[in-house]
Amino acid sequence: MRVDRTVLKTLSLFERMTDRDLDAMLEHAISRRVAPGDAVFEQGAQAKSFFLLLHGRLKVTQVTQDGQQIIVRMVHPGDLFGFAMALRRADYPGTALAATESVVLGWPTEMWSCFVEQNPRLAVTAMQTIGQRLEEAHTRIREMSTEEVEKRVAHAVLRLLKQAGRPVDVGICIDFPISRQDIAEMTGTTLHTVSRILSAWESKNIVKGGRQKLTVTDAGRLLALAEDARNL
Amino acid sequence: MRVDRTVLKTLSLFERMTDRDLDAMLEHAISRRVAPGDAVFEQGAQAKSFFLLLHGRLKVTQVTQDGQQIIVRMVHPGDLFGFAMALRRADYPGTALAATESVVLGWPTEMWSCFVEQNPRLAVTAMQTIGQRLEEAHTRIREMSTEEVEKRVAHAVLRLLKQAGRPVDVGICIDFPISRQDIAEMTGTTLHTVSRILSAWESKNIVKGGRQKLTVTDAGRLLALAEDARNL
DNA sequence: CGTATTCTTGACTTATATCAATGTCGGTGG
DNA sequence: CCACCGACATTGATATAAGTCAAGAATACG
Repeated sequence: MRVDRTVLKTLSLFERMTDRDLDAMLEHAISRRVAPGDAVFEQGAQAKSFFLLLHGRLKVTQVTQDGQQIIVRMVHPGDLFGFAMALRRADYPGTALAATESVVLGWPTEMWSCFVEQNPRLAVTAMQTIGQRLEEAHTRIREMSTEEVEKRVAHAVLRLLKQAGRPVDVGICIDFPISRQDIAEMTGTTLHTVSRILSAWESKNIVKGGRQKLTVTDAGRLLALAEDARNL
Repeated sequence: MRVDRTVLKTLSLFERMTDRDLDAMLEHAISRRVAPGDAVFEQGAQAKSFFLLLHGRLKVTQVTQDGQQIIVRMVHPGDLFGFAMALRRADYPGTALAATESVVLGWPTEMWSCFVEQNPRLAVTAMQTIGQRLEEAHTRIREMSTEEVEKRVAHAVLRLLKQAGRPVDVGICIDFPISRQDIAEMTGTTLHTVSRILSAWESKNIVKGGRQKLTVTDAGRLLALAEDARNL
């Protein structure tokens, strides 16, 4: 397709694949641009494809029966997402929304098992990916079980910083639009509480807030907040 | 080894393997009995083996720096566990403790990738297993984010019932010793709160408590508690 | 039997949600 | 270009679920 295989080559997921195999994969891929706020797929929809994020940021959300929303995870460039079929299920468990202008590569669901079975290396890598994701989920469960909100928010922001931090003059900024509500949905709290926490941090010169924007000016202090039992 | 391949044959994880492959696997397996309270492996220890639970029940726990413990999951007969290597890590992320007298089958870590690469079918199945586990983790995150404690406990008990329910005269009983503390660590709360909730349920004739024991007498009501917004 | 867990229950505290009001930003269209 | 609108954010007051502290009772075990 229009996507060059050299792009994929740089992703750890594909680094061990041969050019021939990569080309074979690209043969069946469809690339698609997604505008901010648009969904790549919706929760409950039939899983017709699985995807790779080439550019941009997505948030994967789930809504409960009573309408509450949580953010399951953020998808960053190079991440595979929407492989519901690996879970032996026919529909997507969540909705993938573009946070910024994004470009995704999609393959028909049927191709998954065929790729995996033909290329055991890929299987191993893919499993490690899911394994990592599982570990992240456990970390989050552990945090939600044992830590109070401020620490959880600190951890979440640090994670965002690592995955999407862009250095700016005053510090490191999160490289996509993110609201207080988003952070609340990532940490299992309310936008009010997040707002209060960020305000407090701002007055301590740890972060600098903004509309759908967050810049960390003192990552060290933030780390201390996240690690230490009681804040300073 | 002393373990018959017909036993493994009944497990979904191996149902598609040929007798020859199964025998090859058993060739390298070591079976081990684990007394209640003993660990199969400890958090942080070098991951020398991965395991299969043949008989009994295990709880996988993690402790935080400040000593708080959570139960990551329960391991039931037929479950694969302790495959840290799939996460590309050298140590076990948690401790696996026997809740009852258990029998596990262990293989050296090095064999994992070799099995998987020689048997892509197994790879697919294993990945579905991890995928399922990931989904469970997300369910738990969603519950912890949006539901109040009573509902979470209800869900946890229902899950235990499904995985380890044994019919008895008065209802269905959880088939291994489980304390209020355990339930608290599974739901991110305290043993006090769990105790109060179970007491309340007992007075409503939904469950019947006991020391390290729990019998559900009215699964329907419990389900209602878990599903409905506000309790009856 | 006595000792050690595990469990229950009450009184009190607190973190965090909820409710409510107001402020601020940034884009759109008149 | 400015004014207005809607989305996002802040902040105070209040409510409450659940944690903490504390004491005792029940059960298992050696």
